[in-house]
Amino acid sequence: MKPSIPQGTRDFSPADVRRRQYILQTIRNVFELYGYQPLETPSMENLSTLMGKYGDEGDRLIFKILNNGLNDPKNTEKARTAFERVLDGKNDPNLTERALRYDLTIPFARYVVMHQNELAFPFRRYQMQPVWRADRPQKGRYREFWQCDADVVGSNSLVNEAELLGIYREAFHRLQVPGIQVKINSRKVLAGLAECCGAAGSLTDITVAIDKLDKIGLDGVQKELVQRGLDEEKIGYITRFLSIQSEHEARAHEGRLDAMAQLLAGSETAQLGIAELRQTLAYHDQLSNASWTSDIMVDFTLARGLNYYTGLIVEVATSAVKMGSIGGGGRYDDLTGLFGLKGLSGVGISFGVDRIYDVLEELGLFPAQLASGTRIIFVNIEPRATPILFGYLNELRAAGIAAELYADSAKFDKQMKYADKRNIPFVGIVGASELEEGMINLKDMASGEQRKLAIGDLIATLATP
RNA sequence: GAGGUAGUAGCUCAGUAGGUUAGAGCGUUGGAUUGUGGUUCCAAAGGUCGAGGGUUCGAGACCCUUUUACCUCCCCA
Repeated sequence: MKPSIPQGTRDFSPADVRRRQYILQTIRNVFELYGYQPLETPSMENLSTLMGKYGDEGDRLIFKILNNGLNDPKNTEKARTAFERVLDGKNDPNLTERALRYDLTIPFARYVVMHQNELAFPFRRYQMQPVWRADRPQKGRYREFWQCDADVVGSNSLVNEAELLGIYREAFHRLQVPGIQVKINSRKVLAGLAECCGAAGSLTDITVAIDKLDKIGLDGVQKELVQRGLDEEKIGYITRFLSIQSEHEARAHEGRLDAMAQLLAGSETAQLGIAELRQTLAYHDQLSNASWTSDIMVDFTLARGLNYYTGLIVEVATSAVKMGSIGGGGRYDDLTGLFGLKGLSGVGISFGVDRIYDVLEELGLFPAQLASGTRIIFVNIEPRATPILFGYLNELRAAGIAAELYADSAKFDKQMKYADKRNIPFVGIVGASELEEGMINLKDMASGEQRKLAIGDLIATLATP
């Protein structure tokens, strides 16, 4: 049979894994530097934990796991009735009671509620694990992909927002991605807009439509708003709201914030949101590093689909590559309320690892030394040298230098080809003559140069890359 | 969930209006070269043309079904 893997999943070959680990490690280091702690949760959750948390569309995309033991005679009757319910589009614990993790935020909320007595609040955690969605795969979208989140719960301070923006800028600075734009907005401003134009109940419709602005343009947004049942007057107001964006320079936060404060003067919520944006930016200015080249900007057209956000929302993109957002997040009040722990506010961000990979690849930003781990391979051409080579391997490895021996005594030519294909920078040759001299013939594969060294000198040479 | 495009050697693909025995490049293996890779030359192996059915004297090609991949919409990272 022809082997295959499930739709929307991928193998990661050695070079891919190294590159992905480089991204993950860079982000992890930054998370740790900002005082976030690692957390891991199970691949599967109880289905009841996940259902109803991501909207109807989300529920449909959750991968469900079939219960075991359905063929046991004492279960078959229950399973049959349960199956009837499933055919009606419902779930039934007699058929499925577990599901694969859909994101990292809900498991995090569940964890916080379960462990509330052990945790020191505010609790800052980061989490890097795969998630699964039964979506139809397409460009840059997979059924199994990694998320990389940092959240803090139990603090209302905007210091957290300012620091999370700093994490974004620090991480992309370290990854050397050019043209990074960190865009921020406040859900309170959007809620104020809905309020002021007299459509407070249509906040979700408005945000979903606005969110598509850069994709479908102003005309498209207006059409979408009509479809979603808003009248001309309201759409006119929303259009004025959107125009504030284009009428003020990208980096001129003040002018933009002032204009918006004026337009939404009638909404207390909006005024609060604008004040929060100002405060967040003020904090951020104080803690930001002068070497960061990324831009941070207020973008009132930023909406983000997830409707549990209640305060700041943020999205990251790069102007250097044509690609959607490579990170996003925001503040959500009362996330843990769903699991019975009220009054805890959280704010978090997420890195889109797969898209960041594509960006780094397209711009050639992966460090060259990620290619191979092994620094030196010994060819196997003289059987009597084997005991000596084992000794050399021990010494090299003790010195922290990755070394290996070609295990089979194949033709020299074949062994060289192997070293070349593996991209191993050095080959150690010990044949009859070197064995007698107690030396190693060290070949630099890049230059083709060769010289004879004793093991001590060889270690010294390879220790400094 | 809706739509579009495609499936030929390990990989990337060619295969003209249906017509003998389905090709190329790369890769693999062997040899030139039993102590030298990345360059060169020679040779070989490798295919139920995704699967099933149909039209035809004859199908890789045309039709239907099915499956898989890619792309777009919805939604999202």
